[in-house]
Amino acid sequence: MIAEVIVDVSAYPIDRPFDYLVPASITAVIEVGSRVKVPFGPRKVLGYIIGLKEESELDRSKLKPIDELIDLEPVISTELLNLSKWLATHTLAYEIDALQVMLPAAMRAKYEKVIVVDELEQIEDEAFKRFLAGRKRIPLKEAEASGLLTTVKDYVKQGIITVDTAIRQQTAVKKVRMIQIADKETLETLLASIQQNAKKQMELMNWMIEHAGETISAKQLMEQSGIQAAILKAVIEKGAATEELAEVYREPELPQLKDTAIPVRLTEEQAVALARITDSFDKRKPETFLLHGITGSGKTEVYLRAIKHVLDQGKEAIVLVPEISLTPQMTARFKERFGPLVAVMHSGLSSGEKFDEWRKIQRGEVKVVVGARSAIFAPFENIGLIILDEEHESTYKQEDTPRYHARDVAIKRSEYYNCPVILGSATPSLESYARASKGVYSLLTLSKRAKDQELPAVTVVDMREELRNGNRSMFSLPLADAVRIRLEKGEQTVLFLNKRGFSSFVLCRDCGTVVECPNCDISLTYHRANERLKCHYCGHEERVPLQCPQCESEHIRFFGTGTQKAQEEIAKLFPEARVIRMDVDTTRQKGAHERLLRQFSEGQADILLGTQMIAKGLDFPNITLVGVLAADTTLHLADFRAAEKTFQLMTQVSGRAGRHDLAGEVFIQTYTPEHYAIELSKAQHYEPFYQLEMAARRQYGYPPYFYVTLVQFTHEDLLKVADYAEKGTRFLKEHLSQHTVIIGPTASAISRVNNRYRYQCLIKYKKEPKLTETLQQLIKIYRTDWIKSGLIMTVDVEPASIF
DNA sequence: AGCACGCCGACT
DNA sequence: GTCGGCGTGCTC
Repeated sequence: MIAEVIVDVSAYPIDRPFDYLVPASITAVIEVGSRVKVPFGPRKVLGYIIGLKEESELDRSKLKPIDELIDLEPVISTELLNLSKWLATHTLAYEIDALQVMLPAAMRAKYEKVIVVDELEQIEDEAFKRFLAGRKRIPLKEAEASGLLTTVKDYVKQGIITVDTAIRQQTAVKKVRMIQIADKETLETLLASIQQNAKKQMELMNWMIEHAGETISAKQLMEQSGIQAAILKAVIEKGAATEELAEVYREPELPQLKDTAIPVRLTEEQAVALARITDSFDKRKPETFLLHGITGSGKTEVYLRAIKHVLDQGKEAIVLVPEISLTPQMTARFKERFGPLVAVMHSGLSSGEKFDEWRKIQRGEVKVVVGARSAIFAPFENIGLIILDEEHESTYKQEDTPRYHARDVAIKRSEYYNCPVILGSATPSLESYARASKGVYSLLTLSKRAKDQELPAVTVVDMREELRNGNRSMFSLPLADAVRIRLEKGEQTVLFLNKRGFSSFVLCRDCGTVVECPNCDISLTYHRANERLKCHYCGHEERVPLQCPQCESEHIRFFGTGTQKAQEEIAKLFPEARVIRMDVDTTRQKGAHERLLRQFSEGQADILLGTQMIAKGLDFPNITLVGVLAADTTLHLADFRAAEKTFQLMTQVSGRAGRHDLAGEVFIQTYTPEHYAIELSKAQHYEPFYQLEMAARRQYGYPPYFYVTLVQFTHEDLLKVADYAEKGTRFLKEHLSQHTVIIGPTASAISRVNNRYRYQCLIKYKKEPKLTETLQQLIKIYRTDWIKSGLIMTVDVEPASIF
């Protein structure tokens, strides 16, 4: 038998199957989708079996045998295998990358070189003998650390030892010591025979008698009995208990949140939406629904009931949320409703925890997965429903290879399983809404809030006016007053600061110089905590200068408003207010996010101040005021989605206020109050916004009227990058059809990152059958030729942004 | 991507 | 003479 294997090497000439002989010993168990260890050139690598056959085009003598079968059961189903193939073609990625992205990181191979000593007797070098200490397989690293590399080399040359590659899985199954306590009689006999001075052992025995016959983990036993490990060991040796290692799942800690009551009745709109979805499911149609529901309209309840329906029919469901750790409340609701049938996958889990959740899915122990983007590859084999909540979120697009969009993968999988997909959002992406308008997706609308609450009253504050009136702080008078009222009433406020482009930077007030990163064309961000300037793109760090590097003036100081600055202003304006700040700095620690949110939900603070991360999912009854400190920062990004992003953000943020009994109020501070994205977000007027934005997109030829693909070139040398960008663009122009618009080459919006200059070329097309083929040709030229000069070229089909 | 092979300069 | 620099080419 011969196996076709995709090997774990991301390189252009390797991106195809290689044939291997299947040793007779494993022919009975080998399956497509299992991983193997194979010799590849002079080393060993991990590979995925994508096919089995009897004959190879190559001569059998050229084939090497598989070294080892790693999985007895396939880790990739045939459905996912085909999907990976599609993914690789569609996103122009290597097949190996498309395969790896489907598995938890813990299953990716880690390679380690190992010294193998066959005949210990042949070793004469004394120092090396001592180092080996009788061992036959030792990591090469250890020899290196002991300075024995030359000795190893000599022995390898003499053929006495060899160097092999060991493939190590990052995390394996977690095991726990389980103690089975003996029966009462045995224990009592033992107790009688124990030495009188072994007080502790007697104590433990007595405890065990009370728990005779039970099985308990060693850790729990020690906690409950208050006995040390050494004592336990002694007692086990005497025969009072037996122990064995048992597989366990790491139980990720779930935040304790207040129970959200299950509403007895659905609103009419909810009921209609649910019926449409379950009907589609019953008819086994791969139908994609766009569930457009304003904030607070109860989309989640529709999801939950649709899932219930699917589970009752013995099928499985995948639920994607933008970044699950951001919405602990959402997770909690799923756990409440479906209990142990739910697996949770999010970035806050350790790689071991993710692996465990993955295994639960694969073994069919759970029926629902709630997770971030990569959960779309959950190894279910009987999917009945796929949900993307907040479908407009750009986090569904992976930023590095394979650059896939979870929405596309979801639809692809639904076609295989003949099941519905729900795309849910209060502010759908223009692409999705346009498709729904054209009937490609089925539109479901929830236009009323579930509990019949009013939408919050939104006030747009013109900050130019404030400035004219002499208010130079970041709080307008109306917002400051509103905060003060909340403090008096004991209600809570959420203050939102648009992070991007709004961090503090250092500016010379004499010559206007802004301190920039020496490696990137971007201003450095001021960090108060350690009085340093940092680059968010390359990580460069330096001290805050005391003099302007340009004019040597001493009037150089930080400017602008990060969350730290905002916190200081709050402290000045409202000294009595208790503030929780949530940004990258305060949430870096594991679990910090949940902790801060819990504190806020328990009323331990009056004001929650944060960035992007607080825009979603927050749902606390006592929040009656939301303030957006500067709405226009996302508006001026050099991206065709800038207005859409702003509208979405404003709507999401406003939706945080007054979701329960108390009425909500929202203040949006801006320097461009007349912009339609801001104006229309006030009353969540999605439809008019959609119309206006579509007109703009049509005029400039952007999605959804055109598809966009971005080709980016980076190089240390400005002249070279311009040159290659020109060559690449010319190639595309020559090979793509006449109707396709090619813009560029142009310098990217951030023209230098990490000392590399960036150029790009934008391809806009309605229908371009030759696109994939042409891009593949371009990539081939790049891989075989241009790459040698130090150029890096990337292709992003339908990018999330075009910086 | 790694890794070996191979062909040139620098140093014991 | 040998060590080691990295250009070139291959991996079933």
